[in-house]
Amino acid sequence: MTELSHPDRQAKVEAIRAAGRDPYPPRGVPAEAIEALIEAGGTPEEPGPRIDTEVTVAGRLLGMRDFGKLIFAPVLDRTGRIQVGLRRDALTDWWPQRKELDGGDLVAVTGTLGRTQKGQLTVWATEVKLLAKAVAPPPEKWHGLVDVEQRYRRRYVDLWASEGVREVFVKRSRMLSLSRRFLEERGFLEVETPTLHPIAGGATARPFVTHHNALDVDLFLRIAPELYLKRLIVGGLERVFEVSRNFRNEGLSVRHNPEFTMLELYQAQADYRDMIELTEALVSMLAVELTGATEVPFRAKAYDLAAPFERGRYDELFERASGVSLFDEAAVRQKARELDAEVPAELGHFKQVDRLFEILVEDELDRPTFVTHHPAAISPLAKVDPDNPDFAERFELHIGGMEICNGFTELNDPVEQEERFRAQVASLDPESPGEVDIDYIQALEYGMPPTAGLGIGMDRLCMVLTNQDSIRDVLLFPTMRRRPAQVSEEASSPDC
RNA sequence: GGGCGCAUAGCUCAGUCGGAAGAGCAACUGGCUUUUAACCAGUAGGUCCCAGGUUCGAGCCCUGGUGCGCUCACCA
Repeated sequence: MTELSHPDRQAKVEAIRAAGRDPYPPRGVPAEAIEALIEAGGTPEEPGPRIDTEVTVAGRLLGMRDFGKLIFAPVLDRTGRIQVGLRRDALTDWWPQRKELDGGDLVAVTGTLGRTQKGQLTVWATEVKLLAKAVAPPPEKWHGLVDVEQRYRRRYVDLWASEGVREVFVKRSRMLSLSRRFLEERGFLEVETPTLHPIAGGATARPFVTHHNALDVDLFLRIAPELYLKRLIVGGLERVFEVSRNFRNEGLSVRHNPEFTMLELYQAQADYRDMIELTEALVSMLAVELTGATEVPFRAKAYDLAAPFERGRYDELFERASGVSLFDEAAVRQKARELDAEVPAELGHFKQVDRLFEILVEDELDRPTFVTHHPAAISPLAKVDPDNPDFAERFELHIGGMEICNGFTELNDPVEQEERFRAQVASLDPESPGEVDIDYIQALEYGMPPTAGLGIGMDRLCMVLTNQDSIRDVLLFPTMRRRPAQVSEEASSPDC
């Protein structure tokens, strides 16, 4: 037992046991979805087919309004909420047990679907069963859980005590299943690739390091599935995708969590332009399916997610915003000094350009926009633009100042890929991989067809589609520091 | 990691100038058969985040720490 357990409620548990009943019975009760009953109840003017029939609902008792010989109480299940009416006349045998119930308890109620004098749809109970006693009291009924720390740490309370929370996560789940269906309809195969990587590749990020005892090797939690998925393209699967949990050992913010979900996909015989079109089709479909329209509210603004989205070349956006050419190293350096945004010189000129690009362009890209043709120097896995080899056949989708997607025509020349990997490893960037992924180069040596790939940050896309300001509000259990109390509690009193 | 802010009853929050720890909801007792955050009367409930310091006296002032939020840096 913990400090949350309330003595009055514990006493009720004991009283129920003393009376020979089980406060935690092993079996539930078959019940109907509340949402369906509300639908089948009709309106006060036009009663539906289930009015005056016997129904059973099961769920959490959210409170009780006790009138002495009559009690009204809302019951919540996964689909909705309905009122139950407990009358002494109809529950003669059970009536003395009513004091054993508290708000927060899990119950099953059988009765007749009807209405109150004011027309409220109500299950008039003929049978009440306690399914599980809540010894911890629920949060205040009107405000719910508003302390954000408590909401994230106790999501199991937040989901039923705070308005709209469950809806966000239902939408997130639908977003994933709609995306899967969308890709499967286009011939993509869902695959699973390793989470434990011997080399942290496919992105530029600090990895989490772990150790495998039997093999006695250090392994990295994946920062991206990219290099494995492209091996599968070499393997002839041609169209693959993975819903990939990625791990990056970096800071937390309103848009960053150390573990996050990317939908990454690769398609043979496609290039970056096909990926742009696929992105537009997927995102606008999700907007319609989840919100009912292509125009979605986000951060007190309206975002139009109808295809096509705006497009802008990286170099043009950069030069328009900064007033300098991105090839002019002296001018770029000068601009960086002005903005107090200098990066170490050893990381290279285009890292500095990209740093300025983030400040001057990305943060201002509010409306859905594809940025295209990033510098090849910062796109080591992308094919260069044949018309202009300084730039890559690459794009990113930005919405509301956030990068949502990243995609490109994949580099499939093994010699060029090896050169780019070697340049990365040689650079002094602490986030570069520590060694060249020779196995990946060898895969390319067997021949990878012309291929394009795309990665979508599903958490951020979910933020936009559910109008949540923080990534933590679209993660069921966002990463949190462990509380000292949790540590000492277990260490000092294991028998509690 | 830096800056700013928050931490008081199970929950949501007041707490004035440094002078006896408060309210609503939840709980408990009693009343009430159609409520909609039901209502009425009563009872109980506190490590004021933690540790120091200043003071006759600290929820309040000072120092350090912990947790969380926002923000900057890093990143998607």
